[in-house]
Amino acid sequence: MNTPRELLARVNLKYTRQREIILDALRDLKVPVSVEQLDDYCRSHAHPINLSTIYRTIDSLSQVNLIYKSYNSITQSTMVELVAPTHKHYLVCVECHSMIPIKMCPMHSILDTIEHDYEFEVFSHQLEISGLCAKCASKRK
Amino acid sequence: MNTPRELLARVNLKYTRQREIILDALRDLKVPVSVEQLDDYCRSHAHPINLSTIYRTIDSLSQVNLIYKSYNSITQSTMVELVAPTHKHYLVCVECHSMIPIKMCPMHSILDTIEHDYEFEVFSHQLEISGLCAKCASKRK
DNA sequence: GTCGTTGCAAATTCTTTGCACCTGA
DNA sequence: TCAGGTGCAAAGAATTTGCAACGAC
Repeated sequence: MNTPRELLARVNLKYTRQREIILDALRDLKVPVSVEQLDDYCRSHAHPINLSTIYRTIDSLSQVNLIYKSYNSITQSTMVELVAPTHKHYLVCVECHSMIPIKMCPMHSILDTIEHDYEFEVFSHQLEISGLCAKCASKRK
Repeated sequence: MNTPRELLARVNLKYTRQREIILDALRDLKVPVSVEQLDDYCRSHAHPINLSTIYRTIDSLSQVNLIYKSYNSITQSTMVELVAPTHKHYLVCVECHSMIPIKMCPMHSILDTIEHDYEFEVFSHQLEISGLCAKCASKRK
């Protein structure tokens, strides 16, 4: 279990209360959240942080790979999450927008072919799977 | 070969000069383009279209599935392309931002598992593979 | 003490909207 | 004819920036 202090020190970023709050928030929330949700969370926990600071913090933390930015095409918003030790993808429900983590990743099955056939050096990938979660599917009936 | 007129008629959308121009542009450009690139293209071909109209056209054409919207996380911009008869994904170069279409799709290999294990009804998916294209890799040397 | 970080307000960028006019069917 | 489409200008939302004050090391 790493404290925000330790994490920040490890990547040579100064410790600040704001960065700690944001890291704690993301650890709490567990799933990817929008900037708005992050802002709301801080407010509702009596630790309001200026929006510019939130954006700047997201920038610096993602540059040093402590957090990960993605884009949710259903809600059309930028999402942020703590970088986890294990590679993850999500199922996104088009109805309730919940993001369900899955462990599997289909990439490795085509990685070699890509690097080979297209002479393309793969750095990373983003996968978003949209559909209907079980809960919302049952509500529809 | 379908003319814009035919395409629009098929989906019950009125033919207009602007819609035709945009469909032609996307057919010409072949790869996904940003709204800005689309706008530039129209301008430079002596067919400037008001930006609101471009946005509105993108909306209506994507609703009827004539075009496809996606998000490029490298350039952080919304991309638009003509819907193709064959399912496609792209390799995105982090350096020159070129988008290289690939034919393969790794999804089918995990689709069953997802629908089964997660009780999730998959509608669609987005995959973006970032890295370095051969051209940019050689320039780096 | 220094340099990076923050808050605030203003600027910028991207996208949407209201409305009068226009145009395709 | 007339419902739907367009241009324009203005509004909105999301994000970035300049700058003075502040805080970590």
